Amino acid sequence: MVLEHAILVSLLEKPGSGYELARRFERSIGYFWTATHQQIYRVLKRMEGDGWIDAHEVAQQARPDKKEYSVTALGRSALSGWLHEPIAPESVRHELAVKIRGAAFDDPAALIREVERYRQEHADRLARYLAGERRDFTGPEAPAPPDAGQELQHVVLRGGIAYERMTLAWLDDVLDTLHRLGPQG
Amino acid sequence: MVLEHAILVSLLEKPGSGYELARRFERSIGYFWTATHQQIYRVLKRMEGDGWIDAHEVAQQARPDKKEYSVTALGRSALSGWLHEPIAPESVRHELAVKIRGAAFDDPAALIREVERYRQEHADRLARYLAGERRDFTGPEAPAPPDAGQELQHVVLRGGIAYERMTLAWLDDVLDTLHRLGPQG
DNA sequence: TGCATCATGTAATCAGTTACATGATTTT
DNA sequence: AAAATCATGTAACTGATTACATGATGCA
Repeated sequence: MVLEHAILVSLLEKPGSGYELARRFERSIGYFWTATHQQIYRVLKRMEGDGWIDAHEVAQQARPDKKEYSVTALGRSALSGWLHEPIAPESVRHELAVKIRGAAFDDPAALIREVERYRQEHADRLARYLAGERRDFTGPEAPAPPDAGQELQHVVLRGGIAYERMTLAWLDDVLDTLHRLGPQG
Repeated sequence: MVLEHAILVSLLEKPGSGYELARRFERSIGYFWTATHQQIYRVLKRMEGDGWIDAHEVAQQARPDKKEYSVTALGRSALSGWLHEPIAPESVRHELAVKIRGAAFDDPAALIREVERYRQEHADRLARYLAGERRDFTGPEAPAPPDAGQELQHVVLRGGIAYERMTLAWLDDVLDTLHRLGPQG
């Protein structure tokens, strides 16, 4: 399971509670793997049972206590083993593409507004990625020279940026195509 | 569920059996939605029960009989309703990115060979997409002028091509980064 | 007083994968 | 004779989502 290993990576970068992990999955880690808090808590239980991580209670001032997890030697070697396994071929899942082909049996022009909304979501995501890149890697606050971990985080983020730029360009192509097929096309 | 609607689109493009659908999901439709035959047969049963499709037995010479499915009026309107729903935000799932960030806690150079193998898979996929594009849209055999359905199929395929090109460029960036972090980096 | 944030969970359901199973025909 | 292709399924399991649930503190 990939999620377990994504959690190991996140906890190695910095130990934290289930709640904190859930928030990291809304940003940072969430740029390339998503998970909800329900799923995270369940998997943390299993990982603790397997001895990959251990928890210790942390009392906090003016906040509920939390369980802070950190990776054990066993967890570290489980991650290492997984890293050496071949990468599973990705299964393609692109809902919008299904809708575009479906539009041939409906009104293509009706999709335009929805594609525009969808495009805006990706434009926002790109803006967030670029802001993160400036903050952590290319801005004046960024550490120079970066260490290996930072180089790797940066190349992953560059992948996200490249993906969003490609998506925006393609959505423009889609909108152009839908317009050409429109009422007077 | 997206799969049901992907099946409706495929059956509207051309009626067929579960087996034939499974093969279309290895190419064409499979460029943007994957499914195995087990899943397809299960969903076809449900769709038939819901009255979205109906089957009729087709006797074949020198082959087992098959059940050919086609979309009913009810199925068509179910597809139409789904097309007008907002597009669900995609959940990002990128296993390689998890491994790249994990490599900070292992040997980054050990990933190089695996990334190269993975890159080759994407190069092959791009070659297949481009061959399909020449065959169906840009080659001398392609219909001119294309109808709306073909325009929509083409823009989806262009999306696949753009995705693969972006991925190859990013993987080159990844390999470059891993090399720079290597033994004498 | 009510809403947002912090913090952790259970239960039910749905979607997708993997393993197993059968049997005909056609090609090597 | 064996392997590949055509054709259709069942069963078990895993992974992920959705709905529901609780309770504290801090701020407007």
